[in-house]
Amino acid sequence: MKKLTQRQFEILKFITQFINKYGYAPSFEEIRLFFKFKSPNAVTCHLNTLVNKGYLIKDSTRARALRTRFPLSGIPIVGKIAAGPPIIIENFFEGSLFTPDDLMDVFALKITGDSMEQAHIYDGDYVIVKKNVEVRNGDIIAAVIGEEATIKYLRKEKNKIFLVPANPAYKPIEIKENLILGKVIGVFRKV
Amino acid sequence: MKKLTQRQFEILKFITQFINKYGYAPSFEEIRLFFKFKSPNAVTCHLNTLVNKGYLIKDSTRARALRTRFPLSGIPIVGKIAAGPPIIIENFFEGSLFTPDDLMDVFALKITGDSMEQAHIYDGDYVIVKKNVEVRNGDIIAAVIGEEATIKYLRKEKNKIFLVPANPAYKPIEIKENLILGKVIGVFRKV
DNA sequence: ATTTATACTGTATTTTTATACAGTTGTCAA
DNA sequence: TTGACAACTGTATAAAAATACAGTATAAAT
Repeated sequence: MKKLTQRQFEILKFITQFINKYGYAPSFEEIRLFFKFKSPNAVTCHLNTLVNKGYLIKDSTRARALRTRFPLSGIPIVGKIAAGPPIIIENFFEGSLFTPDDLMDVFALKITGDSMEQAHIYDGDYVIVKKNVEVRNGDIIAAVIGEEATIKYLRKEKNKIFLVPANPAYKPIEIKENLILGKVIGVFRKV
Repeated sequence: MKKLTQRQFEILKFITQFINKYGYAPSFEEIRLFFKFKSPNAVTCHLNTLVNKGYLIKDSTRARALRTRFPLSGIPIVGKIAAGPPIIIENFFEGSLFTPDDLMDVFALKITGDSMEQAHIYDGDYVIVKKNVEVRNGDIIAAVIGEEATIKYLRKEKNKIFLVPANPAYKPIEIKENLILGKVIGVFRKV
């Protein structure tokens, strides 16, 4: 990935923050006004270089069709941090939690009870469940029992499917395949 | 919240999926083409009702300035689930994990080590850190010690600031205020 | 029985937005 | 010392996109 100049970084930062604030990208004119450029071409050139250097994705002819390559809709994972304040985190980057792809067919369930404490899932935690993915033996899955959703380990045996709680005090429950909601792909806890 | 008709739900669904796919909202014309409306006013009317019912936010005169009130950039928290498949989750809804607001000034750090196990934060977990927020006594915070970032409890005493590990085997460390990165607002674990 | 809301057609117009092309100035590396 | 890149000014134009207003038909609510 090619490095950005100071100015290019400023432009990218403005776009990123704008998208973060409004949910859509700024128009050329809005960028121009913010930086007090006297020509719209100043914007065009900057955007072209940001696209060429791989920091922006731009869909031609469409209005406000800008996306940052590392959108804040995912949470940037910062591995290393440069010492000495002011700490610049934006430039270090090891990927994203929750990319748009991760968020396809996903929902969250709030956990009540202690049946998954052995798996470090506690009362009040949220489990993040992905629909329409293959579930395998040993996966933690969400399923419907009666009128409620529960989180259990999956055990497949021949033609039978069991839900196994992490807490050995509870017994496995047999269920039908169509009651599986999806695979648990993450746990989240508000601190 | 007012209920949506079947048709209105279809429109909202299209917009939501479009935003999810492209990162920006569809234009009126693109909505018109998808639903094969012969008049642009069909779109205008539908969007107005979606705005009036509180499902959409629309910034007037701007192009593609649509936001869904419950964007998929946040994960919908599903509390109750209607029994009997096919299970309709879209209509039940208790809020969102990670709204755009939550994601302002946020980054993630991957945890190494066991110093926060007592707080149920384990090796390999990600802590989600928010910058530019007030930190209080007892908060879990991220700070820089030497060249590394660490997660500890905060203890303020008169003019001194200490970082206290959850594990009592480790001792508190005194630091300066400007080395605080932010407040830990969540913990995430990939399953 | 009358109003209100839904779900559109049809046409016209304005505003916003992106793009195109011709230049200028300064910097930094080969 | 030349040539590529950066960072713009200036003007013009095409296109995309939103809006405005006048209607119609049908169903649901009061």
